Amino acid sequence: MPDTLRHILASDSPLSSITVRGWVRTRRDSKACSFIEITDGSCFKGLQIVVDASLPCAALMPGILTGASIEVDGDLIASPAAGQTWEMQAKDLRVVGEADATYPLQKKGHTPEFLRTISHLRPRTNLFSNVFRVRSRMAFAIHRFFQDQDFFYVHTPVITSSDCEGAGELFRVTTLKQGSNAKPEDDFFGRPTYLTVSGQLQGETFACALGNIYTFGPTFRAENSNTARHAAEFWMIEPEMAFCDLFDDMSLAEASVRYLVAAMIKECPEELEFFNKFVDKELVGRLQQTLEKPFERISYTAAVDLLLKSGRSFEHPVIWGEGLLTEHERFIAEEHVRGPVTIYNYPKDIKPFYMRQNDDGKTVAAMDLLVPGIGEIIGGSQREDKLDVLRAAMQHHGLNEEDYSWYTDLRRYGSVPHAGFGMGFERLLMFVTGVSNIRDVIPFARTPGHAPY
RNA sequence: UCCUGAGUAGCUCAGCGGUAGAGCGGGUGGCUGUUAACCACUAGGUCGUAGGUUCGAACCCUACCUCAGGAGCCA
Repeated sequence: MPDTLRHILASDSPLSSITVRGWVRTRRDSKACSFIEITDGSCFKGLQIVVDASLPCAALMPGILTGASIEVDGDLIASPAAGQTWEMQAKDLRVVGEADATYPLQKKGHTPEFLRTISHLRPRTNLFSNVFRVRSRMAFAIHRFFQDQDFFYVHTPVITSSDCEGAGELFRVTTLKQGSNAKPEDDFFGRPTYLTVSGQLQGETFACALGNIYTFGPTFRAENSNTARHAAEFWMIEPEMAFCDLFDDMSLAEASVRYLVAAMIKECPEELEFFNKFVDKELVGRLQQTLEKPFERISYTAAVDLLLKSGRSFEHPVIWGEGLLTEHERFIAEEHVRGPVTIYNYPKDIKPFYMRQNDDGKTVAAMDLLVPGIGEIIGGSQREDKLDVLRAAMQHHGLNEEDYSWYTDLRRYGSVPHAGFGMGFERLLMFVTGVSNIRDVIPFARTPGHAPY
């Protein structure tokens, strides 16, 4: 493996006779020499290469346009000019792959909308190389957070026959020909199957065996959602803990957000600086604030109360028993609390069947963690662990108990209080990068009418 | 899916009834240890698509398509 620019640029002394590879960002010609800046993706910074005009390889300059890939032999020396600590004095240079004038990425002035139309080339830009390096490091930090606390990573199925009621529209998985009259029994699995909308129900079975578990994988929703915060395919982290109530659940959710924000600050300083400068000037301040004070917790009923007493006239009325709308959540997170906030104990009629009923008979032990700018980043609950209450809830929601016998068995044999949540990985990335559209934190985003790669 | 706005050169945009423009990117020449380099010249466009109004449409009207912002749904 050749050495990366990340490693080379971190050198504390000059290096002689090294070879670097990368893609050309820009070239400037001077009388005595040419300057080529290359990046190799290993870090945000690039390396300036100085090619003396007297070298035989200087004849290659006209073919070295933005986007070309090159390989350079030379010495790493202290740069005599401002702008960079190190630069490379070239001895020899080879063009690995040319790029002609049709290369769409220029040195400046591209909108995220345009770059979305060239998703295969945008990782070569400053913005997107930073986003995707952060995506990788955050994914790793998530595993570390849970593994350090003895959680087990469980791979729940991508193809399921349960629809985790309430989690949204499903993508059908079938091998039947379109328009065929074949029955579901004739299909590949002998029954209707779908892409998973949540691994929670299966995750519960493993929590009720291994104790603390988490899933981290792709999730699919066939909702016709057209917003900056929704995608048809996204990644979700779903921890599930046995012998755990809603308040333990909220504590873990808050701790995970704080851990991941801290990881961003510590492990991605160059990327963070870039985002703060070019994407969202309040990003660093907001992340630091997240670490400074404990997250607030407000019950749903108290939230409705404070909205009613806020004196604010909302477009949609605030009514106990109905869901909090975006404008309500934004008011609470961005104006009232001015920071992350957890809202808990929601009315039972607006929540799925599996959530634990509270003693008041009106609410369930559900919680949403809201962050400024994004809204809901985590949604979770304590699960109903009493068999009779769960069966009644399933009946109330019109579910066929036979289909969920494996799920109710968890309450039949050694039932325990347990709880968990789902964290939207892309929403977390939006929060820590300041990037405002979910399509820009996913390598190849899938949204309604859009899956071109 | 609903509401609002926008589609003009490879990219970012100006032009808003009377012969299609600029900056960047490309080419050519010049200058320079340059830093989104600079200066000059140059090539590049059925103005999203289809109809309509008008002597005349990039511009006004209608439909459709695409994108963006907001809403619903949620992670």
